[in-house]
Amino acid sequence: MTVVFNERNKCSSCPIRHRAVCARCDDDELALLEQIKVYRSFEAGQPIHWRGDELTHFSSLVSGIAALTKTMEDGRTQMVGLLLPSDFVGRPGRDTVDFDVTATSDVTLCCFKRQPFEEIVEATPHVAQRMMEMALDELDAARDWMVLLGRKTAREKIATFLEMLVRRSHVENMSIPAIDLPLTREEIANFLGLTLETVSRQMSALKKEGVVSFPDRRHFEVLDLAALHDATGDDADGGMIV
Amino acid sequence: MTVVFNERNKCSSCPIRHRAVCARCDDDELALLEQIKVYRSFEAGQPIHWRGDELTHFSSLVSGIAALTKTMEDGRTQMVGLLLPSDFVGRPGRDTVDFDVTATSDVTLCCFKRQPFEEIVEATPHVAQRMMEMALDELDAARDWMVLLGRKTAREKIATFLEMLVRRSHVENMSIPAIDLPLTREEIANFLGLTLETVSRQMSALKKEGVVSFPDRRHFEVLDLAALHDATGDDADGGMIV
DNA sequence: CGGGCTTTTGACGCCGCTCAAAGATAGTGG
DNA sequence: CCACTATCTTTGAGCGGCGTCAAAAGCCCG
Repeated sequence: MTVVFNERNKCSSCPIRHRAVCARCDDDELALLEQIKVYRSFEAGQPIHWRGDELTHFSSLVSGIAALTKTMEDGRTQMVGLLLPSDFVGRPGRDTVDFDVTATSDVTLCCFKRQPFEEIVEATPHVAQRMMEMALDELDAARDWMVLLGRKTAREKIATFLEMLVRRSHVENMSIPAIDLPLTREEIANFLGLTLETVSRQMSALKKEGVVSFPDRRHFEVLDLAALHDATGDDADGGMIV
Repeated sequence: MTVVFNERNKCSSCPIRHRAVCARCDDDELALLEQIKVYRSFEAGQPIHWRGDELTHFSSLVSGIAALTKTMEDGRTQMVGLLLPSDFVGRPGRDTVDFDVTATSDVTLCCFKRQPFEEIVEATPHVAQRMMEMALDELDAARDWMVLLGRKTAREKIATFLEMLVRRSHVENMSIPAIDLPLTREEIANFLGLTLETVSRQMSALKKEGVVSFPDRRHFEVLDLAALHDATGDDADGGMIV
């Protein structure tokens, strides 16, 4: 299940070098991190952390997608975060997290042992500053998400979600490429605070209207970007940041 | 409308000295902050910032309560943060915020001019570390809030909200003191992703069941704490942090 | 006492959830 | 290569919780 890479991949050639928690580190600081890092891989569907488990490592997501979810006693589940490459896993200043972290696709993490990492945070301002920035960015995203959860209709939620994926895929306009749909219907439902049936129905509706198409279950194409945006309920400039 | 205090209140006797962004500062660092700080007051209902306005000051909330809200084109409004004394207003690394900040009660802020404050953040690790901690705490709260918005019923939302106020009032058990209800029904609705009518109905239901009572519109008393907790939908230990 | 606000309560309808079943798709072993 | 199965997805029927609209009641301040 968990595969540990022993190759000593150089940070300097790391794909998330300039975006992760180490983004602002100079070479000396990077060398410190390099000494305490270990790569780990998880297959799609594998748990990375359970809520409440002691957190022995912090890590940066190098590749793949992971979900943070909270589940109520009776099974109702809400996704509370979606981790993309360069995002940070862990909670300095607390020794557990109170959500589950699950690999949604195959995932590679760059793990740091907790103790030495926290010492580095104390010692190197660049890391604390970068972590503050990343936490604030996540907070901004969480706040947009709260508007979606509290106030948007099912249709608007789906349209907003698809538009977010479009924006994130950094697609050149003109062409209509198939965009990856990295979650199952159930995961999308847990992301958006809906049931999977409602997700499916709203997607079918957008398809019937010619706004999007679904070549297969894990991809979609945008046929009418303006119509998609209209369906999000957001204003012209788009307030959503994710 | 906006009253500027010119008194030079000493940081050392500040009520939020040990919890705000300056919590970890030593005397020298505090002296730097003291030079650039100015107090400002806002009356209940006054706007503190508008979404998108340039952010000339950062600040700590010294007393009172302020709300962060986002409003959609058609008027649907969602509260995305509730600021209590010691909470920070502002977004280092960005020159606007994309929500409105409103004084919900009479409010006093300890304001720092932006430019010099950001220099201090760069220069003093204690401040960046404290801001990271505060951002992560807010993120935890936002995640619990997302579960509430996405998955809880109206009844559970109201019960969770009231229980949060109880917890925050740090009330000695035994007695049944009147607890402050710092928001109007409409503000509560915007906080919880409901309409004000539903808020009123659910409160009436809890009252009819003898779980709480409402001596007047701005206060409530808990008559049955266990029943209140049962109504939240949370597990026995309570996962909510706010 | 009267006007404007907030809050409560009622009646009704719709959106999204529940329950149920059929249809796709992928993986497995003969 | 084709069943056979497990899983994911779609679609349908029906219902109920919460929103909408409306009006009455309570409260504050002049």
